[in-house]
Amino acid sequence: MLDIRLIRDTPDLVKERLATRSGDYASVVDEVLSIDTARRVAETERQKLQGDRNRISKEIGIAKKNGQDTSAIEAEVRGINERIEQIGRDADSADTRQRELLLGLPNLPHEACPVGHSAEENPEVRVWGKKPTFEFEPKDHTVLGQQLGMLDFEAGAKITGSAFVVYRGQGARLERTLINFLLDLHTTVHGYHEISPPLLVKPECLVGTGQLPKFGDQVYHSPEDNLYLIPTAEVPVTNLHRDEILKLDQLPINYAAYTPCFRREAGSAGLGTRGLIRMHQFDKVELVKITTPETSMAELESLTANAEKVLQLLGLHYRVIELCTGDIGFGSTKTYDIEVWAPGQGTYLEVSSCSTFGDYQARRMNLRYKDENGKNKVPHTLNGSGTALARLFVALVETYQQSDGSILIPEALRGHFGAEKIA
RNA sequence: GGUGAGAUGGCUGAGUGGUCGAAAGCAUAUCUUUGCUAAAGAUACGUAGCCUUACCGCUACCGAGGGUUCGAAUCCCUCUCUCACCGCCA
Repeated sequence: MLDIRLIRDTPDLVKERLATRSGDYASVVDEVLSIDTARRVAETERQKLQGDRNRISKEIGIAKKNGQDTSAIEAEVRGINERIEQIGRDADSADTRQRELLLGLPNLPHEACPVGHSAEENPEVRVWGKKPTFEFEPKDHTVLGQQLGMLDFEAGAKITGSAFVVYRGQGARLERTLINFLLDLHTTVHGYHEISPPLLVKPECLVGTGQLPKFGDQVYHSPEDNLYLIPTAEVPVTNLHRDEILKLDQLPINYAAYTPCFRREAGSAGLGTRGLIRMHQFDKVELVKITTPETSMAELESLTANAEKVLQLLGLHYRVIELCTGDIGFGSTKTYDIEVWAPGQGTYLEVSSCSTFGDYQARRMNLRYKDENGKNKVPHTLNGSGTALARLFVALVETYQQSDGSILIPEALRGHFGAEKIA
């Protein structure tokens, strides 16, 4: 959520920055401004009337004690109360409307975020490793997975539906190995605090991180309980501190969490994805940080480096791109995507998206911290995948496939996995 | 699911209709004093909004939402959560 004071004081700047995104928000900003003015007029009037009522009511108390007749002033207060109710309705509806509008406004792209219209204009930041070469035609992970009995898409469709998969045997073992490997790396080497959160959350949590109210159709919902299946661990983990005032010495907070993620992917059916690449349910290890505003940009770099380390240790070729203003997510102010090379696909696959949200999420979830002067300030939140599992599985299997159809297990995983290859 | 108890400021904990945003203690910060570690005293110390250059001031908030009343932390209703016991269960 944008700071209303920022919009009030510098509306043109806000519009200008929002204009670099896809989507037109200028009229929303204008509506926020006019609502804000109306709201404050009504609010001031209401508070004045409430003050009158409080004062007179006290007088009544005193007069009654002295045995005086108070029926006349009681009637006066009744009149004030009617006006409070009227003006209060205006103030409340303006307040509600203003909040609705603010929740529908995306974050301002950071000055450091490259300006551009679409994904084609995302600059490449760096490349690690080289595309592996094969003396045979590399196979797709769906072929390899089914040959080796690791992936059963028919079973997934049978018990749940399309875009669900059953991992079996060595496939299930590899998935479990990767989860342990990632969590161990981030908690032990990178120093993150491990979290294992609930997978169902209240709507407030999704408002806090930005999925609601605008993107409710992408999330699974249980109406009887009014609970949502998490689309990413970002939601429960960041909301751990919703409505809290953190102490300065608690920052930065670094959390790592493994969870399954559930996404309806409404509107993206038949986008030409094969196999594991776009599923309704997938596993992910997520990294979340809460930092002071001063350090968030540096923390974004280290967060991205922590995610990259995964691919380096697994020996997987990847590139890092920076999202331009036309392509960054709704709540993000700056984002790096990490894309791993998948030989069987002949493309790069996004396995991590590392973003800083500035104070945007913290405002939405009413998260604050006390600075060194004891003043409440709004911290910054960041998160990035470290990494998504299904696509990592794809890249791993396709990169390490052998001519005989077996899969070599990279050195870093052998201890966890307990074998050198899958055959 | 059932029964009972509870929900007040960072914590403990008073407060059952009027000057209560809320006693007291603890914790914290600053200052003063006593020649160290320590102790005593003074002051400050919730969140948000409105109005303000600022100070001041005003308003709201005692789990949440409604209601009664001139006036509610206090009375009534609904809900949520916590704890205990019972039932059920991985």
